[in-house]
Amino acid sequence: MPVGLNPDEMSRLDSVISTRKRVKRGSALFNNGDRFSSLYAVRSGFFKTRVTSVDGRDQVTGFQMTGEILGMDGIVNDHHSCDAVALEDAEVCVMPFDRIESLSREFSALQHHVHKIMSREIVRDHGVMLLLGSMRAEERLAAFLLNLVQRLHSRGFSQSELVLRMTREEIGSYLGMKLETVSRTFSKFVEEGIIEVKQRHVQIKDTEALRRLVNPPSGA
Amino acid sequence: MPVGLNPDEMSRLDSVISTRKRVKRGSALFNNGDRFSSLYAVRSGFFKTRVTSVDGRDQVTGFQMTGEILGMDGIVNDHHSCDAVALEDAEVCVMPFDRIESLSREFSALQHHVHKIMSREIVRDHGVMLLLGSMRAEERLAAFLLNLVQRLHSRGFSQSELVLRMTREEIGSYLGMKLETVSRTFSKFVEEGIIEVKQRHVQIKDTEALRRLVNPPSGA
DNA sequence: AACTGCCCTTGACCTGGGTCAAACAAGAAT
DNA sequence: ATTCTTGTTTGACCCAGGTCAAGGGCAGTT
Repeated sequence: MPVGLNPDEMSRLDSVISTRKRVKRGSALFNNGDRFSSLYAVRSGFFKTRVTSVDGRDQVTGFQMTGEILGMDGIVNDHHSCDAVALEDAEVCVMPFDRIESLSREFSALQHHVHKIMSREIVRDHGVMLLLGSMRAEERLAAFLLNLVQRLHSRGFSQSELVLRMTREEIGSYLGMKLETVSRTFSKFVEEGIIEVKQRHVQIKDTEALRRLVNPPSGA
Repeated sequence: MPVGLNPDEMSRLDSVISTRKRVKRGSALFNNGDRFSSLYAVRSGFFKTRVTSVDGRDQVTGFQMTGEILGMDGIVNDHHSCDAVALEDAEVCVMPFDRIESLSREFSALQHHVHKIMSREIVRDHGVMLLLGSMRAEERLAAFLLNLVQRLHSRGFSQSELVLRMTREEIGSYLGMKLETVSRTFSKFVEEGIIEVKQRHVQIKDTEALRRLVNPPSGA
C-alpha cells in the first residue's frame, strides 16, 4: 500500500490490517451471498473471482495476484456478489471496512487511495468489456497474456516467462470462449513461433507479435 | 442522493453540488484523456459511456439515466478513460471531487454513500461481463430490455413501454453484437409476440417470456 | 508399476452471428 | 414537395468459434 502517510498514520493503518488469513488452493475467501465486512489484500498466492447467473452459468471476472484488492463488490449491498477462490495456497490481509472508512475520514491520503483502488477496478472492468465485446479469440488471448506478464513483471518476475495458475477452462471463462478454443489458440501461437507452451508454463518468444495481434497495425 | 444527512449537512452538500451543466444531444460531457475534476449526477437526459481501443474500435460500457453517476473512471489517473456522450439534451449536477472527498471526511453517511456508488458500478460491470462472456444474442437483448424497463419503472415510467434513446448500433456495441443482429433479434421477438416495435418505441407484451429467455427454466 | 482423475489437445462437423448488399423509412434542410 | 442524411430492416452467404468425441499426458495414490 504505497500511500503518502507519516509514520504515526502508517502504524495506525498497520493496526487495521494486522490480521491475516490463509486460504487453501481451491477454497473460497468469500462466496456470493456472504456478509460483507472486509476488503482483502492479496499477500501471496493467486485468486480468481467469479459471478454466477441465476441459471448456473458462471463467468470469471478477474484474476488477482499479490498486492491486489478483493471484496469491493460487497460494499453496495452488504453482501458479496461474487466468489473469490484461491487458485493456489494464498494469504491475505483482512481489512475491516468500517475501520478503513473511519481511518480514511482522518487521513485524506488513505481516503484518496481507497477511491483510486475502486476507480482502477472500474477502469479495468471497462477494459474487459472492450475485450469481450469487440475482440476476436486470438486478440483476447494475446491481450490476456500481455496483461498477465506485465503484472508479473511489475512484481519482479520475468517479462517473457510465466506459469499459468488457472486452467484452460478458467481462461476461457474469463475471455468468453470455450476451453477448446483457448487450447487451439495457444497451439496456433506456438505454430507461429510467438510462444512456447509446456503445460502451464508459457514462454513468450515474440512480444511484439502479441502486441500487433491486440492492436492491428492498420485496418484489419 | 438519498443519504441519511441532517438538515445542516444537507445544505452543505447542496452547496457542493450547486453548479449545473447542460449537455446538448450528441456532445460529450467529458472525453477520454480529459483532466478529471468532478463526478456528475444526471439530472435529466440520457448518456452513453464508451471506451476506445488503441486501434479505434469502441465499446459502449453503459447507458446512464436520471440519478445515475458519471465520471468515476477518472479518479485513478486524474484523467478520464472514457467518453460520456449525451444521447439527448441533458443536464447534470457537477460535483467537484475534492469537495466530495473533504465533505465525506466529515459526514460518514456521505462517505459510505460514495463507496456504495462505486461498488454498485463494479457489480454492474461484473454483470455486463457475465452477459458478454456467456450469453447468446437473444439472451443479451432480453436482459438489456428488462434492465432498461426496470430502471425506467423505478423512475415512475411504465413497466411495459419504453423509448430507446440509442441506435441499434449503440445497443449492439453495448451487447457485443452487430447492429444487424440487434435488428434481427428485435424482429424475432416481434414475430414471437414478445414485444412490439415501432421505431425506437418498444412495447413489452410478455415480460415473462423475456425473463425465461434470460434464465432458461431448466437445462438448455 | 499400475491405476485414477484431471487437464489438455486435436479432429470433424455444425451453427450463430458476422459480412456484404440492397432497399426502405423518417426527419431535417432547402 | 424534394432531396439528403441517418438509421433500420431484410436477404444471401460465409466463417470463427462452438460442440461432440476420442485420445494423450501428468501427478498423485496404492
